[in-house]
Parts: sequence; C-alpha cells; structure tokens
Amino acid sequence: MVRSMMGWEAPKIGLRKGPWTPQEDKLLTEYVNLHGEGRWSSVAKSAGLNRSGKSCRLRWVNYLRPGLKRGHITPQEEGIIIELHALWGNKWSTIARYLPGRTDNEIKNYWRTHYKKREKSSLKQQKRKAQILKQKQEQEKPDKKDHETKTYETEEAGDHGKVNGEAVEITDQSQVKDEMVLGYPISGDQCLPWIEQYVVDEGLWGGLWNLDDEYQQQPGFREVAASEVAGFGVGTLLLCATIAAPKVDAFISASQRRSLALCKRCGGLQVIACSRCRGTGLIKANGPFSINLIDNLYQSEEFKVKSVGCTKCQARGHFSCPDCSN
DNA sequence: AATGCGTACAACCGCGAACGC
DNA sequence: GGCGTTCGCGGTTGTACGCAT
Repeated sequence: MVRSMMGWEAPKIGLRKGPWTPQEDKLLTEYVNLHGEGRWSSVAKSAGLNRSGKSCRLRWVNYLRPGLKRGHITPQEEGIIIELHALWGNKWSTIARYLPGRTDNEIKNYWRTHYKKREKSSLKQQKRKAQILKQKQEQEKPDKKDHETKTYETEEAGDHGKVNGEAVEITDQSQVKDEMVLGYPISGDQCLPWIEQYVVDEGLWGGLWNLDDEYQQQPGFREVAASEVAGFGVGTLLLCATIAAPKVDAFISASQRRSLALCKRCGGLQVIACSRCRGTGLIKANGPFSINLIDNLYQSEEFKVKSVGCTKCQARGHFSCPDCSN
C-alpha cells in the first residue's frame, strides 16, 4: 500500500506477495475458523502470516472460504450474469450475491474474458460490415434501400438477438413488443438461433407464473415493454407506476425462462431457484401465488426457496423444478 | 520440441465508504 | 464533526496452462 493515511497497513519490507503456499492457506483457514472473519490486519499478525491484511482477506474471500464453487461457470450462471450485468453494470459484488458459491472476482474475470472476446469479434464484424457496405454501394444504386422491412442481422451467427449491441436492426419497435421476440446481450459464442429461441419461449411461456395478469390487477403497477427500460432486452417488466426503475418489482426473463424478482422491502434481486438442485430453469409455481409472495421470498436463505406463502392470501404451496422434478 | 497465443484464474492496487474513537 | 482505521469494491496485472502452429 502506498497510501499511509488510509486503509490497511503501510507496506512493510519483507511482506510476502504473490501466490499463497498451502502452509499459508492452512494457517489462515485455521485462524479464521477459530476466530472468525474480520480484523484482517490482526489476522495476518496473529496467524503468523507475513502477509498484508488485505491479502489475507482476499485469499479467504476468493479462495478459502467454505461453500465456494469450483469449476466453470454454468450456462445458467452465465445467463444470470448477463442479465444482472445488463441491469447493474459492473457491480460485481452485487451480481455475485445472486450466484451462490461464486465470488465477485470470479464473475468479473469471467465477464472480462467474454466481453473482450465479444469486443474483438464485433471489431472484426464492423470491419467486415464496412467492407460489405462498400462493395454494395459500388454495385447498387443509392435509392434502393427499403426502410419498411425490419432487418435482423444474420451474417454473423454469433450475434443473433443482440440488442444492446448493434447487431439487431429493428425499425418497427411496436412489432417487436407484440411478438415478445427480443434479444438480450449475449456473448458471441452463445449463438442461439434466433427463431428457435422464439419458439421455445412461446412454448414455455404458459408454464411460468402468470405474474403479468395478477400484477396488473394491483393498483399502482403497470406492464411495460422491456425496451422502455435501459439495459433490458427481453421479456416484460412490471414497474411501479409511481416510482420508476430501478424499483422494478418483478421481471420475467423470457430468454432465460427464469423468474427474477426484486424485493419491495430491501431492493435485492432474487432468482427463484430449486432448493434441491439449484436449478433455475423453468420454475413452476403450484399454488395461488401472486407477486405478493416475493415479500416472503426474502425470508428464505439465499436460493433455498421451495415453500413460500402468499402475503395476500396466506396460502402456501411449492415450486416444482424442471431439472430434478422436486 | 519450441514457440506463440489465448484463456482462466489468482492476486495486487487504488480508492471510497463505513466505522469507531 | 474530525480524524484515523478497517473494510470492501472494481480495475488491473501477473501467471499458469492448454492448444495451435
């Protein structure tokens, strides 16, 4: 640390840096298990580690802490990351809260790798587009362009459905809203065929909570097209009419077929998932649920949501998970 | 086999917010 | 309220590894 007035301890000569050894890991783990987290500067000293407190904290949080997942980000997790990033941007720690077992660092690294990939491919794409355009201009006459047809970018398979990017060129917004065929920011290697995505979404849509209908009956709330809210590319958003975004109370993701909800009390976003397999596929609610159950949802720990009660009618029920039929 | 390149992951750094005295 | 300390976040860098050439 260069700063002496704020934060952590001043740099000491001989303070270890770089990769942690198994012995250091052991010392830190034993100490934290015994004394708990916090007071990282004293942890470093007391545990006999020649490390900065900051380094200790980072090692614990990102690597040693129990419950951390190892291995690749699953497609489901990727979907969550994409959606939450669209919502919050680079709020990695916030995003990490909704991916149990994943750290902000992990998510940040993952996004960065994939974002860079996308950036590169879009650069290539731009170059190619420019080339094609040039060729076309040379071949065609200037008055030939037809603005009545909506054109979807199809020349690069990796960019189907991009909305936040430039790949989707939609000239008629209302049509898009009607069809509920909206893209969402996907990475280049996530090339779901556009039409397939549409069919699947429509086919499964009836299985989801029909929050829209119920919620529209609630005074003070309105359904809006996703395109009305910056960052959202899919589905239908239910907004509080009096307090506009980000006070979104529910968001059904058409692309991911998950239910996301924002707590009215704490503002936290929750992905409703199976308590057994943690699947976040198509979760069906069996019971007289309305959006009001979201108030209760947050009393459950993290993703362990299986049985919740409706705050309106007090009825209880359960969710059935498509992944494990639980 | 050697080298270069891309990717994934770990760790560091700077900064600001929160906290306690 | 001011000041020093602690903590956490986001950006950046370093490194190991796998794969292609």
